[in-house]
Amino acid sequence: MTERTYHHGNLRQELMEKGLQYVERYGVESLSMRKLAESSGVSSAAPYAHFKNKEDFLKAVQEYITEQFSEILKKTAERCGNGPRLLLELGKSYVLFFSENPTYYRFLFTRGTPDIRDYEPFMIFSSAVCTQPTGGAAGEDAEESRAKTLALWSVVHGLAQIATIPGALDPEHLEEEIERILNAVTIK
Amino acid sequence: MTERTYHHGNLRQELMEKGLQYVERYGVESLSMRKLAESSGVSSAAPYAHFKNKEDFLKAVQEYITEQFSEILKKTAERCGNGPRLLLELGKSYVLFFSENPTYYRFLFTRGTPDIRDYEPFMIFSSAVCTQPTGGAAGEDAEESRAKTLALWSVVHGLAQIATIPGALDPEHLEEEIERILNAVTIK
DNA sequence: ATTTAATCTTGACAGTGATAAGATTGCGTG
DNA sequence: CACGCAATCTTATCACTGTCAAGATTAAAT
Repeated sequence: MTERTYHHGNLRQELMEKGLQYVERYGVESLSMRKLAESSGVSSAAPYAHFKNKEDFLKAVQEYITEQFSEILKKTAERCGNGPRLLLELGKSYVLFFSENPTYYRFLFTRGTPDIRDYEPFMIFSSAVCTQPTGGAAGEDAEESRAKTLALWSVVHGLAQIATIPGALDPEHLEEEIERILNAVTIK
Repeated sequence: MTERTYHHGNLRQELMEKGLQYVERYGVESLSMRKLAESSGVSSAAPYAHFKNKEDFLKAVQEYITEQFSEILKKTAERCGNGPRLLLELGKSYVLFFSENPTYYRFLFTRGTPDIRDYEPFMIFSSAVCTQPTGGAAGEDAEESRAKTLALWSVVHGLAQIATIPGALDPEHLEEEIERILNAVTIK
């Protein structure tokens, strides 16, 4: 459409968007910097002015997706306040996100699992657990609440992976099924 | 060592073993058929007499690992019989396996999550859940027990992924911590 | 012993990530 | 406004990858 000048002007952004779309449609495996460059009408070496290497590029896209994902979780947390459905709804949002974008799951957690200790989505769960009156006495030590958080996140994240498998969960009654499964679990 | 003849004699097997070792040490990412061929003292095209393509080879190694993994789970199941610790011990075995071989996790679940509906490790969990008196009435419908199984597997599998992150779980008291976390979860 | 099929080598091809050297140009400083 | 710096892009190239076709070698079956 727009006749390009020598300088693209917006290459970094465009590469990331194209990369995102590519991952969504075809998965990371076959993504190549060269194809991406070409699809942006730019030479094969141009991307390396904006990204140190492919790994660096993928990390950037990864962070971009993670931000969107975090945004969704935050909104859910806000919507639920400290209500009794907070944890359940967080879990549902989590699982639904990856159920809708299965390739994202592979992309995010395949290339080196992020260290949950400073992984925002995990943080959100962590603080949600803390605000929850879980029935346990108020004086619960750090180890206990840590175990709870890890346990909760494990269920949700594991279920998200299942949701990634085509046909593993009934797409007709997805939300109900997720809710049923998550409700089958009680965190001490 | 042994001067080779024109025919290697055991190439398929050796490739798989070398591949396994490579994945264990360096991860799948940088594995190449050519390097593997060379390390077996064979030309770069030789492997294709035994495997249709790289994907086919990786699948074979994947299945090989999965078999070992299943074997461990089965032994655990046998050891526990229908005792009250069956589910807990199965979970521990599951998590410990990947805690000891973190690269295996990435390798197995990165390249397309296996369909749990015919995935042996999942089956083992599934039948373990069924033999367990979970407190619920005997007449529990299929949906319920399905939800339970999925929930249980989710926790365990999710936790296994966490165990994959270096330093996320305390390696000094690994078993205790796993047990504590799994015990924090009650499947309805 | 002769054929057949499995296995391996050689030599190629296209595609990949990456880098160095140089072309182009936007932008801030004088 | 002119100049020059630094960012950005191109061209050319490198080493490496998966894979295939054609032919060499040999084990196994007949």
